[in-house]
Amino acid sequence: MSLEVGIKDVALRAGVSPATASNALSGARPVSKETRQRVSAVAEAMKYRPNLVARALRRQETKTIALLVGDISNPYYPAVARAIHDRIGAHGYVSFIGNTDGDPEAEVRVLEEMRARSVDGVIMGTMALSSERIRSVVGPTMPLVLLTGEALESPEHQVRQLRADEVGTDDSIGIREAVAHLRNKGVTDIGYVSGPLGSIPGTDRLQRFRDAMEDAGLRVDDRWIGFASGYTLETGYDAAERLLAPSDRPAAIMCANDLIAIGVLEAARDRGLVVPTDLAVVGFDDIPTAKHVSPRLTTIINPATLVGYACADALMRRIEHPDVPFEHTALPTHLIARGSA
Amino acid sequence: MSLEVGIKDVALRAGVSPATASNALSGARPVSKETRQRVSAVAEAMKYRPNLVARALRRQETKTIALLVGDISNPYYPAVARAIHDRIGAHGYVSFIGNTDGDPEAEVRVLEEMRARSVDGVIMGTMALSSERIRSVVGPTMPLVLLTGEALESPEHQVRQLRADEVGTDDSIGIREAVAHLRNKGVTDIGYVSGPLGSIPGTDRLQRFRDAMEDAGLRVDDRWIGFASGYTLETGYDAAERLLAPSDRPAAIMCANDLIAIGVLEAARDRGLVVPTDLAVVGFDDIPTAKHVSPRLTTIINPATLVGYACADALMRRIEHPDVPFEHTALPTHLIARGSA
DNA sequence: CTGTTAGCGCCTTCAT
DNA sequence: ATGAAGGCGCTAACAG
Repeated sequence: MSLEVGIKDVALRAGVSPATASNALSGARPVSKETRQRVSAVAEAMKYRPNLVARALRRQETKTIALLVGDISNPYYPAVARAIHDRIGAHGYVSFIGNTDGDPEAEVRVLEEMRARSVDGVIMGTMALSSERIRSVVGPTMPLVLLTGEALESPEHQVRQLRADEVGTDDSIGIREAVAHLRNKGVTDIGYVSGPLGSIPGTDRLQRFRDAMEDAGLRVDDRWIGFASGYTLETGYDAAERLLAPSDRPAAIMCANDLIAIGVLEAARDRGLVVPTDLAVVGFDDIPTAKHVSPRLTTIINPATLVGYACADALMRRIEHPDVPFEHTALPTHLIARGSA
Repeated sequence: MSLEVGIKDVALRAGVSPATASNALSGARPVSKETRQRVSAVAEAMKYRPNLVARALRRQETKTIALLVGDISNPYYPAVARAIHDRIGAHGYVSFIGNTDGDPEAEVRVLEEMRARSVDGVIMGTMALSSERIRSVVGPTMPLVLLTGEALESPEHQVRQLRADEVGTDDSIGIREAVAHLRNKGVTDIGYVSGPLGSIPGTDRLQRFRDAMEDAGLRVDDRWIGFASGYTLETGYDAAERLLAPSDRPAAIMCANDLIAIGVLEAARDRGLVVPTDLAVVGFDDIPTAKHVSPRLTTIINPATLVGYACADALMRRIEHPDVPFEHTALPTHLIARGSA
């Protein structure tokens, strides 16, 4: 005598077989209008809710996806997560969130867990794992969207090898805008604080910076390149300390994300440097806090909500049409000038 | 010829029955050391991963919980979510996150969805629904932890009626500290910006404020009580505009959360008011941004990580021991004085 | 200690 | 248009 009402209970009370009850409710097969209405009424009256675990086992689809990010408490991600959540929710999906802290072993472990839970797809903001490795863990057919910090240039064949859709941002736009903005103000001694050396988004973004500098005819001084050991305010602070110590410090510092940039801001203040006069600072992401630090952070807008929607759309498309060509979406980034540069 | 290896495949290759293979791996029943080792070796070699959906159906437990909050992109929640995630992960659980936007209908809908997915427990930061209503939706036996913005005073019988564990914060501590802090500075004209009128955490916190004022021998002027229409910066800004317009505006404003407080800060700045001289502002939560606005926000620390751990611990306890008495945990809050008051 | 049987709740053949 | 039967993958319960 369980408290849950199952399809059998509904069928019994409606005087039909479980199969017919199922079909009446799902519309999978034609059912006489009369019985359909009766079954529906009974189901509603009994507050029948299909057991989604059983349905998942039978249908071999869980209506579940995994969202794997470095750290959900990093303020950039909640906006992405929220957008994904809303969009997939409209398709009847819910998501598991996994934090990996950028640790390769954790990434593998969480991926395996999600695979064991038979998620219908994975959206992964990888920090450490290569796409091949990810693919090898989730199996050859799992719908997979890579949330790359940076949309890699995509020769057709490479995307095909990944057998994954990619969503990212075209970081070079915003980074070039930032470099141009600084140069217009007459600052050419530009440094950069990247994320951890091994991390994928960090490395790519740094390369975009180098390219932008070169194209602008500016020299990048390697002593002015710093590596934060994480993507946090504290690690940004520490990295800035090293860059700002020498007497020939840079006149501007661009950063791999806003948290790092805010750390740089604090480090500058603690050294008695006035921003932006003594030191200009440019962030990346435009997290909500960016508007409220002092001076307000000049940064590069990373359209988190659009990124989330694009991820969700790509995954839904892949699940529904496994064989359409893999796509590679790059959302534009743009500089927003505020007080810090 | 599926690509997934199942327990049958392992059993076949190890030369035992599926049941024995299952027992060998789970240790549910004694198995000879020799066969156990052989089965383990085969399972590892074949990279066997049990199908958790099938296991869930059979065992009638999904190792899954639901975390329902108003809006995951509110910066207070990610820290809670992360703490819960980490703690339940150690027990083999993963979580579904649901956003409800404080909409009662959405709360019901999401709860029903989670119930249909057979989650083993629910942690809910309700905005609108009464505990009775929640209980009626999830059924009488679902382990349930209420993440109350405020720990209600708990006559034994009330908690028992809820048949839920509760985790909250003792807001009166921090609020009293804040009132005392302001009075020590000679400010007695203290206003308050609450959250939406109907919202449960907002209402409770406002009552704590009234109590603290009364106990401090201070009068609360109802014209100085504002209601933000949400828990966001923008709604806080709007509410502040109304409070600050009259010539006899308050000398200080306390707020239901930090986002609202930051909105108040901006409104004050836009009116040419200097904080804290012309207007003192006190927030609630101590979100990461609080340290970085200017002036730095004086606020009441809401120990998000501890709250998350407490929620997770309460839920794990309830799942493992359904009959232990219901508990009611109140974490202390404390004022942290920075620049804004 | 091990194997066989049965069934979690649902849905999709296949048969009528 | 409906019903009966079987099985998704796993593991309890029941033999042996």
